[in-house]
Amino acid sequence: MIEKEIKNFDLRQIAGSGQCFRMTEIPAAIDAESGTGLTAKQDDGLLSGRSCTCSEAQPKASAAAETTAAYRIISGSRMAEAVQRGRRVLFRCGEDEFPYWEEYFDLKTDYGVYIASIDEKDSYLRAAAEAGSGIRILKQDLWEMIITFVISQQKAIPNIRALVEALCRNYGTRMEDFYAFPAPGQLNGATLEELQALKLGYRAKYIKRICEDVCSGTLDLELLRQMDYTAAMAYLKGFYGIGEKVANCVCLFGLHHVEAFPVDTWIRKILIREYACRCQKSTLERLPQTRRCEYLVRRYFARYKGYAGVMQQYMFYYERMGGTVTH
DNA sequence: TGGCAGGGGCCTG
DNA sequence: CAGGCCCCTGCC
Repeated sequence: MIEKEIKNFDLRQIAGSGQCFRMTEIPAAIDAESGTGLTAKQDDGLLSGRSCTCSEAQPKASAAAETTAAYRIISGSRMAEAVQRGRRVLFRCGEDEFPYWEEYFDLKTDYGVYIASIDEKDSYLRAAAEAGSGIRILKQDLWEMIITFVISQQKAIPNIRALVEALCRNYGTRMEDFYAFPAPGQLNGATLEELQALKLGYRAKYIKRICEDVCSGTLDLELLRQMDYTAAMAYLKGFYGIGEKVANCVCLFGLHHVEAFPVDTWIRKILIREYACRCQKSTLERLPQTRRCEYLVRRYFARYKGYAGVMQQYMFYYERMGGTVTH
């Protein structure tokens, strides 16, 4: 049980940012009697009342209107619950496990610095960052990200969540009250026919092959972990079913290469709508269709050297929220 | 009720 | 580059 006061952190925004698929809202209630006001409904006696060590940190006047959000997060074979009210976040996990979640949520990074660096003239990006100012680039389980983003191609987010959950239920280790993401050896126990039966469609053969490659050592996760962004991209793209977009997602969400900038259908739409008009039409039209977005990313996001992926997430979230600021 | 478009793409020719 | 791909969902 760890409580922290964190700037630029919003569980709801993170859950809706489309980078993790096993983060689900759980019931939460405001406990007016507790010093922090942070508690969750399923009270096992650990959470209520005695978690507060900061008695002077009373809620500000505005905090009274702040809602409490509670989420369960599963990553690999770990699970934690987090409850947030305003800037206060309670992590419900063993103290020995907190360092994992601290890394997972990238808590040591100041995202305010990223936001402050946004081009003043780029009003679109500023609005997107304001709308998603609580988003974090998560450092998730590498193997889980590879499989999850192979699944993600040509699928909607609710569908991806359901498929990942099905893999866990069928091939993952059953933990106390959730299923771990299946290890490579476990998932490799699935036949192609079984995977197809889960409605993975043409992705089934990609997953099958990747499982085999990891189990045989052809795809070496430890080696991949040591590579820089450029090397990791080239390596990942060499495997069956992993293209430019999926490789970028694995780099961004599994390897924490924050410079990765995945371009999917949403980002492509944004780039064309918001950025294509900023440069000369003839310049863009001279490029082949497939290279245009690449050019726009280089031209307008190179200034965020080393962390363009953060901007990508702000835009993705903003677009999916319908371009409206939600506080 | 059915047809069609599109989904956080990738592979093949 | 253009098709094809698995199959589901949202929309008309």
